[in-house]
Amino acid sequence: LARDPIEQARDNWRAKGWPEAAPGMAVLTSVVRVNQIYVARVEAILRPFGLTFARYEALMLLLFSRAGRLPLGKMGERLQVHPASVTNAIDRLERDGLVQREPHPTDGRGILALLTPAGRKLAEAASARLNAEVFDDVGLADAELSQLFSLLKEVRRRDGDFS
Amino acid sequence: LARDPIEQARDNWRAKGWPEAAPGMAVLTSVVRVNQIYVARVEAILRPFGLTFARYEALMLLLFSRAGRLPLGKMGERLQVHPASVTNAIDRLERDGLVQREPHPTDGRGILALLTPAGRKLAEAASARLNAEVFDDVGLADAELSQLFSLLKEVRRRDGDFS
DNA sequence: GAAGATTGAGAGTTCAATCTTC
DNA sequence: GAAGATTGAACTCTCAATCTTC
Repeated sequence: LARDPIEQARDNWRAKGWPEAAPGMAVLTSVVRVNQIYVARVEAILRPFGLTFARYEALMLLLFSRAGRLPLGKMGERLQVHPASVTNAIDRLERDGLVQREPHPTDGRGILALLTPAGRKLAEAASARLNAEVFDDVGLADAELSQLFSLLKEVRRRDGDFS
Repeated sequence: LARDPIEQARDNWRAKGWPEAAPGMAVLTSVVRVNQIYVARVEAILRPFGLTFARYEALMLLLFSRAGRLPLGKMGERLQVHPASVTNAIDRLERDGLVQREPHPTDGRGILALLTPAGRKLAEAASARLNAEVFDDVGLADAELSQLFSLLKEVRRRDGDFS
């Protein structure tokens, strides 16, 4: 627990003769590590609710949608995950009575996921806990938070996620 | 692909009556999304080498260690993963002839992982490709890179990873 | 033929339990 | 009794193949 392991890796990169790639390596590794930290915090809070991060995200997507229902394909697109992952997540949420499947009204191929009252209730309760225990303090002051958000947004924009 | 989905979520959070938690939620979600983007890029490059990100990280840890060998426990600690994950990764690397297990010289319980010449060669080759295809351009200018690194470092420091 | 969803296989992670050695 | 490593079970993700409907 002495020096920053990522700065150590960055020095190793330079010593190895890869100085141009060193800053990018250090940033990418940092993102991976901070993601690990954040996800661990979130999942620790969600575990007592019987939820994983992926399933929580699915619930919130439904909570914020008009009428509390969305096509499964749309959900996979928004969450950037494989269709099979959506099927799996909805399977589990349906088994737990938090979501219900419905036929798509106009497209016979499609399936809608519909939030049940229990699902809505759990989504709100889990969010309240997450807000208090995690989101209220992610480890930075307000000014730094907005800076960090802007930098990450630029990376996302260049990846073509929105814009 | 119109507006930023995370900014939309942040607005939803505020409308829901959780304005203090909105910025933290947006930053955490951004980190998760950028991690997803970066990991996908890295794994696409590593696939032809027969490596995953986790196994690549293990190889690099050995490459930068004195004598190219480390106790398995130490590796799990540095990579912040479960002991079972280390066992699994080393199993696969050993099966592929990239690493070899050795008894710990002084502690009969311990096992060392030792980089083979093939492992060293593959680690260098994969790194060269990663440098050229990913690390050289992670989607930000130099000044922004160093800013982003500092902000993420603060989060890691507060988590007690080093310092 | 293409799109939406599901299925089964393969890989990776975590957890609890176990075994050996300190 | 505690620490290092391994094993098997449970879960999740991705991929390829399949089925139905457009």
